[in-house]
Amino acid sequence: MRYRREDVVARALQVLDDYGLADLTMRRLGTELGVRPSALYHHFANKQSLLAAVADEILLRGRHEPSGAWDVRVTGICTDLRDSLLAYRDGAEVVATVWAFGLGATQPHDDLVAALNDGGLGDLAPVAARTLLHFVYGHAVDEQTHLQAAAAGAIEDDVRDTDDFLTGLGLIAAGISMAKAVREASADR
Amino acid sequence: MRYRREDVVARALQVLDDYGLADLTMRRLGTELGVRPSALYHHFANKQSLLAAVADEILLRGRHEPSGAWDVRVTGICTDLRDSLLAYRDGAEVVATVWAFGLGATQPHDDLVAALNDGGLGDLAPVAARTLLHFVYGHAVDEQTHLQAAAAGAIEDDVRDTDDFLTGLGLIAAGISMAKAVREASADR
DNA sequence: TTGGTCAGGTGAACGGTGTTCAGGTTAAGG
DNA sequence: CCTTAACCTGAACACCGTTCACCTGACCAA
Repeated sequence: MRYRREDVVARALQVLDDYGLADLTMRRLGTELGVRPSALYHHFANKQSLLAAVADEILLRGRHEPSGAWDVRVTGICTDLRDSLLAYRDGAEVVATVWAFGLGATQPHDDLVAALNDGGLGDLAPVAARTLLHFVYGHAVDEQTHLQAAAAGAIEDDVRDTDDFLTGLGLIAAGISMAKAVREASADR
Repeated sequence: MRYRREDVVARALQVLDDYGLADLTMRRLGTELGVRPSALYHHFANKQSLLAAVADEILLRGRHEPSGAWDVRVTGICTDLRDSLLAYRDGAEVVATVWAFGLGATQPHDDLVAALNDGGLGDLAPVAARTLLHFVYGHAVDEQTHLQAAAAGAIEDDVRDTDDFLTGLGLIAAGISMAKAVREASADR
């Protein structure tokens, strides 16, 4: 029973979804694989690297190739990202942390910057992308935390949270559209 | 040398600022006070409660009473909040975590909701407030993380970060103004 | 002055964590 | 077949938050 890197990541993702981030420990993962914890360090330099790989896997599995006009693409990337984060237990926290520490999970940011550049946002694109990401990650972490705190509650997806997400996203999208308009107005003087 | 709750909080804040959140451990704090770690559990039920008190103290020390028109008050609350978070090492992460887990740090949220209500945002106020908070916390955590990663760098406050913060904040503020306009237009039919 | 109360502190332990390292084992390729 | 390298073991290290029975000293009422 010898494992490769991707086997470990897949199993880690399963442990995460079944038992949560707090119980995704090197010992636990090792036990789950029938292996001593020290064996895991032949595949990953440390636990953070493992989590980075898990985060990238979460994003990869939920990814849709962005398409359409720049603005619908922006909101599409954000809603797809939210869906990816909520697809696994504690997924939002894992991905948000990995991204914040600069260890991975760069795909959503890259996609957003590309879409915003196509939208002609210019040097405003990076700031807008980060603003959107802060919202999506913050909201998803919030939602997942409260959803897990009240584990005895809604059956599927709380409609109120989805509603709030879309409202907040619309707020930022409106701000971006406005900034684009201002930018273009000052361009042709 | 007997301590009261507030003495422990003050010392914890100092340890946080001097050594960072990772080194703010019950053992470390105990040593710093010349006391066994178990003694701290006479003041706080657990470490999370301690951190909640620390978060509230950070916010209290940096707090300015909001004043002015509703929109300048909103941006004022956000910039003041950012200053508070950046005033102590890892302050952003501490406050953001405490707020996310619902253990405290409610003042900024309450202030924002009040200001937005005065602005006539109606039932949109809570969503707008949370959107703003997600941005401020996300940005501050990012900034503090990168600032600490490159500990050998800028002397004071990186102007670029402040600029990006104000730009992002302006983006959301513009979106809120637009939503308010739409709301009022649909009100007088 | 005396005696009781109780907040605050001690000391030791429990069960857990990530991580390191010298050495063993096994599958694959020349 | 034999070597090489990837994979894994077993044991330890230095921490972590938390619990609990017990001790201590300041304060206040009698």
